[in-house]
Amino acid sequence: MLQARDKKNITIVDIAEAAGVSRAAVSLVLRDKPGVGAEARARVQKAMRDLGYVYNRGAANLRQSRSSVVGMIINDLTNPFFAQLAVGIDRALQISGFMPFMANTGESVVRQAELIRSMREHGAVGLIVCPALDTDADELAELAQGFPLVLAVRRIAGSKLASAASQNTLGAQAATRHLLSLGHKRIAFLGGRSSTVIRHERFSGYRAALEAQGIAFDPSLVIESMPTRLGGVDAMTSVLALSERPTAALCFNDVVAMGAMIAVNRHGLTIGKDIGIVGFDDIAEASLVTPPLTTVAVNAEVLGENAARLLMSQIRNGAGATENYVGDARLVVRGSCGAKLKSGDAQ
Amino acid sequence: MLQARDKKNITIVDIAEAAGVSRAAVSLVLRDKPGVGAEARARVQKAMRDLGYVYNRGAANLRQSRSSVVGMIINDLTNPFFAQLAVGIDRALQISGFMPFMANTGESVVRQAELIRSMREHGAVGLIVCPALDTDADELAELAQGFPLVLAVRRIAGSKLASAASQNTLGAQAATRHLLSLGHKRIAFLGGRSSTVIRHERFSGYRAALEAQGIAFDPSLVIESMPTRLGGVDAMTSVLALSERPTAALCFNDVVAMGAMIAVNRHGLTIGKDIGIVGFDDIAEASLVTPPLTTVAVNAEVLGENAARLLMSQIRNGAGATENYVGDARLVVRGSCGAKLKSGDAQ
DNA sequence: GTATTTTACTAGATCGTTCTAGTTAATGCA
DNA sequence: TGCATTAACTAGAACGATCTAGTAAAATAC
Repeated sequence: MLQARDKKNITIVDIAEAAGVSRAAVSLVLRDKPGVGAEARARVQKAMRDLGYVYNRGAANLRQSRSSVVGMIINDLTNPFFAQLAVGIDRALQISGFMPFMANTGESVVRQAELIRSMREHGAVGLIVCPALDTDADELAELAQGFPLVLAVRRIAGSKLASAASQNTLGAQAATRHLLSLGHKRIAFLGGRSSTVIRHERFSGYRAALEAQGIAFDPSLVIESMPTRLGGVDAMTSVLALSERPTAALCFNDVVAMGAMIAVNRHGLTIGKDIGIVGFDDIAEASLVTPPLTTVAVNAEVLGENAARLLMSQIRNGAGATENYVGDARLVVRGSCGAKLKSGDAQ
Repeated sequence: MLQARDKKNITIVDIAEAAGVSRAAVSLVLRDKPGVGAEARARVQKAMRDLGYVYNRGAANLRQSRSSVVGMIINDLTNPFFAQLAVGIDRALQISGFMPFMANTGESVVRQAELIRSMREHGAVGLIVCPALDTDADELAELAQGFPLVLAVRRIAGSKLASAASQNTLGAQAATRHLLSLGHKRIAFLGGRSSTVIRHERFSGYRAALEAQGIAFDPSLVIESMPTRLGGVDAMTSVLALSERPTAALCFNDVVAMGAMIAVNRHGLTIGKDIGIVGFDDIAEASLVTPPLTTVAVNAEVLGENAARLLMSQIRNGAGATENYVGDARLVVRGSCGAKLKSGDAQ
């Protein structure tokens, strides 16, 4: 539903008239450029205040064909990890003088396509995208055609776009090794969608760690789900129903892990004793739940900064080269894996 | 740092030329209007695809002086309550055909002013603002001058702007009454900034409930803080240091309550037994922490819808009338208040 | 077979800014 | 005094779309 702006807008022409100067002079005052005398400048500024003038950046951008707007398209802002990442990217871009605008896709590829188009149409000079699940590499490439765009967190199979992501394989490997070192043999891998690169990587790390110990992985312990709390509840519930249930679970991410914790509690088991749980991301809530969640920490702040850096390099040098950033992921041991119950050390 | 768009953009003129028609014809095709024959239409569409045409909505908006962009300016997206609210508003606006863009102020009034100005300059037709702490009513009124703007969640003292908020006083009153009914006499009020209307309201409810029971409130049990987890840790830590510490605490919001829980744990006390805790908002995490947080539920979804509704009415009818929406707030009893330990009922 | 309507299409003005290429008038310098 | 330089200022074109008011041809009506 398009909305008409009611009365006639006051423009630079009205200001010029009121101040008794030309449009060009007002434009110079607007942009703090020299070439206008002190008293003319003052008259212009007064007129702007008196008339309640609002600068039309659209018109300016049209003439200049340049803008400082960049877009951030986020898959799920209700996931604290992505919210934190978004804030990190926002800050990094802001510091470099850009004007970042955000939008949420809610994991809808259709909405995502709409948003990419819309942001381009509105003159954004670049885009950072945390792609929705099931994003198609070719469709995205088409939408991004010749335009600065950086993928954050989630890489896409077959995509040549620049990306900022984490050492998912190594992180998952370290987490799994940790569970193995605590004596666990039946370790589940819960949550995430197998069609995504990020889950593939984390799963690979899990599997590699198991196989390094000579443990063949059991497909019945590997459950797909949406990467949400609810998905975590479902995934954990289904492995707890197995005749031979796991003694530990590596979860796709922290939100899934929190869902898994709910399921364990509902099942009347004790987390860290009956079953060890490890997450991925280290969101702020991870240290708050009981027991505190052992997880693989991804620095959202740094990831955001690097996504911003990659984007700015593309904006400056053209959307050609595909650079990638891979941030490290390190294990943070808390209580949910059961380690603290055995060793009793504090952190 | 403004960035130039590299090569010459391809425009409607290029398409017109390639398809052998006039600019006007291309414009009609673009907007799916009649008046262009089937084969001419096809040629235009082919040319657009071949040349990788990107519609310049800024130019269109300039000519039409209308737009469907609305802005959402949020104080703190890392607070799950506001993230959820933002997503709710976003959905409501989208359904009505608007194109919502978000931005985060991080509680900075300076950034907030920048963002309001910038969104207006970029042609947004309206704004929903969750104002930053210490927002000045007059400054905001000046920025909003004659422009559709709705405050969400936080009202501002002395402001005549439209708002969508909750029954803060009643909610806090119910929560406090609940704690009193459990036998608590020394109930702290933790967190929030006393300069805000929202805290004033919640505090009033707390105080009213106490006084209704003939209990004079003890100022040493009322602690201000930032409305964040860290603020909650600090506030709770400071009341736990009192010689006569409280047996329960009503927290300004859930995030503060979670900080308070951390402080209680650190202090070696048991939540729900040694000290009852109640929050406000009912964020998704509230039911997840241990013990689950008793809190006053505010329906972020519904609040968002109503903020959107108020904004759309202003957009349609002009920014004149000040409508307000007050959503209800109802107590959700879980474990953190200690009720479940005594009664043992489930929910 | 003419009058009328409809369809397909277009040139030129327009939105609110900035840029280019000036014009004046004042100042600096020999 | 005269010439170059600078400062203050401006008219008109331009950015990329849409809108108005039109034309020419085809279809329909009577």
